[in-house]
Amino acid sequence: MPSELVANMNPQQREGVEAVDGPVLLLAGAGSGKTRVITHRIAYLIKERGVSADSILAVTFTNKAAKEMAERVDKILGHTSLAKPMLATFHSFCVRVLRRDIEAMRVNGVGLTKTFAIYDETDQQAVVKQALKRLAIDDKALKPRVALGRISWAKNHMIDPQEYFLASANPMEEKIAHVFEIYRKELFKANALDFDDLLLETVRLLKSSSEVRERYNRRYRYLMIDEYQDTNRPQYELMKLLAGPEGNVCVVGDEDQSIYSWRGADIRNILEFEKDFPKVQTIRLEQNYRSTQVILEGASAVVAQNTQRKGKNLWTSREGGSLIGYYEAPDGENEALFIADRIQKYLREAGGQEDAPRCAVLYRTNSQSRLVEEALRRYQIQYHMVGGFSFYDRAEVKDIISYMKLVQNVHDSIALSRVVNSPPRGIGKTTMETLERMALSSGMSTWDAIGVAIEDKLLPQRALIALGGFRRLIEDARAMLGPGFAEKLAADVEEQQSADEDASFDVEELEAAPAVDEEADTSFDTSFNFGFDFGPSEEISTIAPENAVDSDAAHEIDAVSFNPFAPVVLKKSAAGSRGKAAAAAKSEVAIPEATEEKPAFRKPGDAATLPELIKFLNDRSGYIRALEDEATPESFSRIENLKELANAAQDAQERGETLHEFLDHAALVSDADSYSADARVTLMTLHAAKGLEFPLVFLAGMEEGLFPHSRTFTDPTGLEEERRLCYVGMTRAMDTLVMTRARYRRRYGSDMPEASIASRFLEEVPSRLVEDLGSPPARPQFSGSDYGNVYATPYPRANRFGGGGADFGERHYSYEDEDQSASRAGSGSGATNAGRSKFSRTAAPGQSIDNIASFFAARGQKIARPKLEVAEAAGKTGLKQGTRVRHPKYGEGTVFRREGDGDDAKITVQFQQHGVKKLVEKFAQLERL
DNA sequence: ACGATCTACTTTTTT
DNA sequence: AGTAGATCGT
Repeated sequence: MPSELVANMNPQQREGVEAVDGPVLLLAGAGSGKTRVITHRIAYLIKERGVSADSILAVTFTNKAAKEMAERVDKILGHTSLAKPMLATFHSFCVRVLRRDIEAMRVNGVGLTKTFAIYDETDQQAVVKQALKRLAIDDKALKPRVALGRISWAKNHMIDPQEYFLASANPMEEKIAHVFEIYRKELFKANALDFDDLLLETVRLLKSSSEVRERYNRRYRYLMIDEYQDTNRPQYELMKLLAGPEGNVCVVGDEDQSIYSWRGADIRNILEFEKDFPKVQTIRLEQNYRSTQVILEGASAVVAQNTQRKGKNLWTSREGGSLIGYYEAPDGENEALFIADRIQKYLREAGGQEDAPRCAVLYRTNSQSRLVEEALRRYQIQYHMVGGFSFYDRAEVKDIISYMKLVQNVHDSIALSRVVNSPPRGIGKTTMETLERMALSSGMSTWDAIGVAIEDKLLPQRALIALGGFRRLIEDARAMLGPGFAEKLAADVEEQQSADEDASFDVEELEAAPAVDEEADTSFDTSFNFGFDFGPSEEISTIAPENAVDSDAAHEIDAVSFNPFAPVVLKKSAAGSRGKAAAAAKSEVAIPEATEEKPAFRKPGDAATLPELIKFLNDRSGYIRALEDEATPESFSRIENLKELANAAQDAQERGETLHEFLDHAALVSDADSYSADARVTLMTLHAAKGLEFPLVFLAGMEEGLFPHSRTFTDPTGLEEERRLCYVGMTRAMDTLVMTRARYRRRYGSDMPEASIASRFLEEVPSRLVEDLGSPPARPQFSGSDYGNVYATPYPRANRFGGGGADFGERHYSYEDEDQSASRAGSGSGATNAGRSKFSRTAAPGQSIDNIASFFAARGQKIARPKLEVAEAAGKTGLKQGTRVRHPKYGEGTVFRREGDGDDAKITVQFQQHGVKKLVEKFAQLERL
């Protein structure tokens, strides 16, 4: 009896839902109902197969995908089931696993602990910079970004520093290998993992401990991997390990949507899958339910240009559809205004209709969002932006988060260096350099070095006092997380020195037993504490990482949230393993354990809550005070942001999140959650759009160098990936697709817009599918400014469509006026343009082929080639555009632009050696050549 | 030690 | 345009 779950499905989809035993490879084209299959498959397992929800694990690529999928499953199941399947990203799943089980890898007290920090890219950069400095490598010769990229590449290919060194073919590679080595050691010392490590360490864990692996295998019997084409090597291995002996694993992917090879994703994983799971059942979904035929054909035509492709036949029953719109704006501002205008019309027209109107503006790089944002604001259109700058990226938020990270894991040297002197507390560069040297030579963490410095009075007294204050701040915050301390702290913050000895639980005893042979751990000056020695090496995370992963051993392990540990590396502890046994022993300690439903407010005697911790850090660190004293609008807005952070913490507390989880969230989820499906207008990068669909989609910035991005020019593989990205973008559109381009675009903040060339992808769309949306004629225009003909046409073209004197200066071009586009090309002027791209405005209908040829001939030109003409008189000196000049300091160059007149005249000169300079003519001492 | 000021550089894409 | 780093002055 067919389940109602597959009632409205085609045979292939149905197969995908029902084939739950054994390995399945689901090749699902864009819009083929892939998500529907996955969600229904999960529901099917639960409802029809009686599988327990919590033995299902579905891994997605982004948090928003996971979230959306969870909601859909929940909906299908009618919100009935209590147990939920685990829906997570690879990374968040790994964090859960590691937070629970990473200590199974500890040997003789050495290894990472549950309180490990997660390093984001900024943190990674900081480590790399430090390494470069230590190796005395000029960070101009080897850019931190580059080094980091190589390190990440190596990790994604599971190459360690040794192997990297051995394989290195040149001195630079060898240097990178050294940086890599140091990088790894530093992270180890800091008890930290980067994003790549999260995957790698999980793989290592599951490989090294059969006990742990089997536990997870028993726990998760059914595994699903979405966006399989974007998995890299470690993710592949993880999949294999999790699939276990039963191999009930279903991977879902589409070769044409592989857009993450730069992150190590390897399409070969699909091939290997068939090899590693010989009994695999392959199912293809080739019917697209999303897009119109026009859109699908256009997208398919583009991606068909790729050679590295098996190819498939995706079809839709949605015949016809409106043509793909194209608009070629004079510049980026106008492009954005055009989009805003179209959106306004769309929202107005779709106003009374059944479905809520939704549309998206997609672009290649995040920096493109600004213009669109400005335009939308001008039109007073609400929008949501995904990605870009996250709340957690703001300096002040990062600072307080770093305080929290440090409280959680004092050995996090990056967090420490971030906050040690913010707000300024007199711990400057010199002091920190000394401490870092100490740390380096003795293998301590920076935190430990502070302890030693204080103990042995190794620094000037001023510095020692400042450091002591800082250390006390952190230790007090740590103490807050112990039971009963919060009250105490609140009661007598100023009387801390009077230490009472009746501390309510005996960490001492606990620490004594496995206690490492490490003087430093317990010999610090502890007078600032509540008579209670929290040695720097123990970890207190009061708030337990509950519910991470439930497994048979869950209770045994879950009971313990905190884990005293010896400073990770370089502690030659003879104390023996502090793995699970040690952890279990701790459970007797009065550490409050996280319960399922955590009350929003702390019960008396409990550890401090997250908001309390934040408040404490805000106040005691002097951070808020410093901002208040600054009393600038910016500083007040920063205070507001910190309040928002406190609110976020409050929410997290109410959800029952632990400190770990709160920080993990900040590290991993960033802003992916900010995407809400009911936003009417969404702005995001093409990458972020994967998996989503919208009735109306704009693809902005269709220009060579931008999209495809210039960095892919040299590499055919990269270009093909860009093309797939274009395919992904186009296939997001359900009903209407509009592609736009700016003839001139400002890069960076330059006052000089650069001429652009239409993206090659535009030409790859068959012109019969394309409609020009009224691109203004490209011709010299009078804009009323003294900028001259900024928009001068770079290419020869006939002006026959420019008639009527359309004044499309940005202030004058009226989007409101439908008739404004009366001069639009292509509006039935006879010629059908067969075989010719409509994307080039120079290829206007009826225009001579010569112009088209000359257009494409311009292809190879350097995009940034100065093409501006000088509109006004050349001035007394006769220095006009193109004039060769010599400057006493900068040497020879060419006049590039001239602004103003008389004594105020400014001249922009492109020098051969010194680049572009803007000079006041009167003083420039330019010699005419 | 620290702020102010100048400079050089930036932009892929994300967990 | 916006930032991070360097340099300088206090």
